[in-house]
Amino acid sequence: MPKIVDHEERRRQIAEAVLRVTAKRGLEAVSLRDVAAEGGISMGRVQHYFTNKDEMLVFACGFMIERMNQRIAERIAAAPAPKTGREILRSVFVEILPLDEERREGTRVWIAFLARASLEPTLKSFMRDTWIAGHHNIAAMMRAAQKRGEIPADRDPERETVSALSLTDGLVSHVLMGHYSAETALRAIDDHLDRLFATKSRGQADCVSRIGIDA
Amino acid sequence: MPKIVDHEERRRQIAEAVLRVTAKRGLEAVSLRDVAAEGGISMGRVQHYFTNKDEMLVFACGFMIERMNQRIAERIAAAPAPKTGREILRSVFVEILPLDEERREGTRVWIAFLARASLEPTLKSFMRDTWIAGHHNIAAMMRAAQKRGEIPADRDPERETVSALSLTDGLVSHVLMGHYSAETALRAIDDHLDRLFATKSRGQADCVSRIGIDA
DNA sequence: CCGTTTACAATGCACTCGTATTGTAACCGA
DNA sequence: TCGGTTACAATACGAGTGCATTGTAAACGG
Repeated sequence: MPKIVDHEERRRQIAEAVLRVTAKRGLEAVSLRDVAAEGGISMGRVQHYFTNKDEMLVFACGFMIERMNQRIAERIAAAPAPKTGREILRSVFVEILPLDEERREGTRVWIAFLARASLEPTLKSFMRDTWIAGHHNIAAMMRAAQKRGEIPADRDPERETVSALSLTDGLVSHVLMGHYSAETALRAIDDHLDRLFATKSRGQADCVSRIGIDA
Repeated sequence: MPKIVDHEERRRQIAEAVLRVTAKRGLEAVSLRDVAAEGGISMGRVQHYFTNKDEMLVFACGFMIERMNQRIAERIAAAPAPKTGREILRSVFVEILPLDEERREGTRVWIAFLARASLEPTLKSFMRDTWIAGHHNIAAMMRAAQKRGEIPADRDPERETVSALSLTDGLVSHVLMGHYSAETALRAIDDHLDRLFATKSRGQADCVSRIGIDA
């Protein structure tokens, strides 16, 4: 049995157990024994692959982020072929929302790590790096959509990325906590995109009414 | 010494110690001994005023929310006299942002409780109640501003409340994590308010450019 | 075939945790 | 003044924790 094992694969298996326990009972309830039990393995195995509990948690955090990014990429790829910039952006934002139990679980884990990262510099810079990468991805999509004329030229892609991502993240926690329904969150995202993408119907309606009041 | 003590005042003192420990080392690191030490009191006293650790945390959570609401109200009242709806709303959103160490501390505590509330129904419904009250407050301000003509008539105050609050909450976590700077967050809020309140400069600029592209 | 390394399993240990219990000084009503 | 209640303080306790240690079976290099 020994020597033939895939080291990284084993670490990933343990990380999955960590995430499952975290989703079920919170990050603070994660003990080495719980992780071992959840993964159906011995505590010795967990200790063998991680020198530390902290190191295990950091790895699990990275694993979670990696999985989330991967799932978003899949979702984009899975969409029907002719994709407008708006469609792509919408699918990203919607994918981030906790609309089913799987993503609700992921969001709980995410917030748990967020709370810890606000105190631990290691986790913090870790999340920061991956976050900035995500920000740049969205900004690139914004610029592409703008270049194709989907987004008005006077919009700043950077600013719009900040707004859209922050709006989405705010919706995430409120949907998770049951403050807002899924429909409310989706409508908020669509409203935002309506105003960002200057399509004929709604963007003009706003426009006219504003002129009407000012004149 | 006994019998003369103010029960609620003692509980509040302990709650303050809870929040200080939480801000410093996280909610998961809060033990009865730590709280007692932080408050400069004995563990017996903590036990005397709370039957449970959970009950203590719930009380501390409520205390935190109460303090936050109170500070927002103070901030609104402290603003210079002639207040437009936009000024009031802006001051609320800005007050929520973690722009100084005190509010950063509060935000860390908030996120810690958020993570726990996503698993504990008691805390969850507790936060939900106070949240909904906050939502209604903002919505009322939106409606008032709309009635005074500050906000275009075709905007739905409810939807705008969802957007503005979610945007703000998203900015909160990103500013706390260092993803976005204070300036970026403030600009995002002002951008949002620029488009919500149909003032002459920016709102119209957007409007004209949209028409230009469509025509 | 044999010594070394890998991959665990099992157990032990010092410590911390929330809570229960017990003790006791101060105040109040009678 | 005296029983009862309040307001703690001190300690004890069992459960659970992360981590260190030890044991051992299997694979590989030589």
